[in-house]
Amino acid sequence: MRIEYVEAVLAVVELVPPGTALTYGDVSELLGSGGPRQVGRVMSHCGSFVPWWRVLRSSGHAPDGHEAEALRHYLREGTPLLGHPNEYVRTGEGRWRVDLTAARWSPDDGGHDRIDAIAEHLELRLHRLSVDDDGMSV
DNA sequence: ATTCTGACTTGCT
DNA sequence: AAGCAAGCCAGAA
Repeated sequence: MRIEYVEAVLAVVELVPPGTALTYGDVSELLGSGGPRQVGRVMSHCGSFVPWWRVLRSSGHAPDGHEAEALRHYLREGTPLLGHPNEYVRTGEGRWRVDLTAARWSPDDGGHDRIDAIAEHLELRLHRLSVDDDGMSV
């Protein structure tokens, strides 16, 4: 994963407000580059530097192995949840997920501008590199 | 070049 | 809700 891509993903995730969330696929679409798996890869390696719990699977489930920690954040931030988070907290057995129809972040004008800037910057940097590489495939 | 892998997604059972 | 198959994009070996 190019460092340019990592920085762009992290920059977008930092914009996601408390109590809201995006899917991996959302992030890749906002960036206009890569795909959900690429975003997931970035988060698995560098997610600890940003509010990683605000990036979810399309199902609304938190990333495997991080459910408990993510749930603490959701309860504190008032993120809309579905299922039985309370039971999960008490017994560790209840099934739950983030209510994406309610929690999904839609960028306001300001956020849109910043995201556009990030996406554009990323595109420029990636394009410059690809040009350097072109024609030299030995 | 080929194959395997993965904090993914969608569609179908 | 859960499991599976395919499609997907890149990095690693």
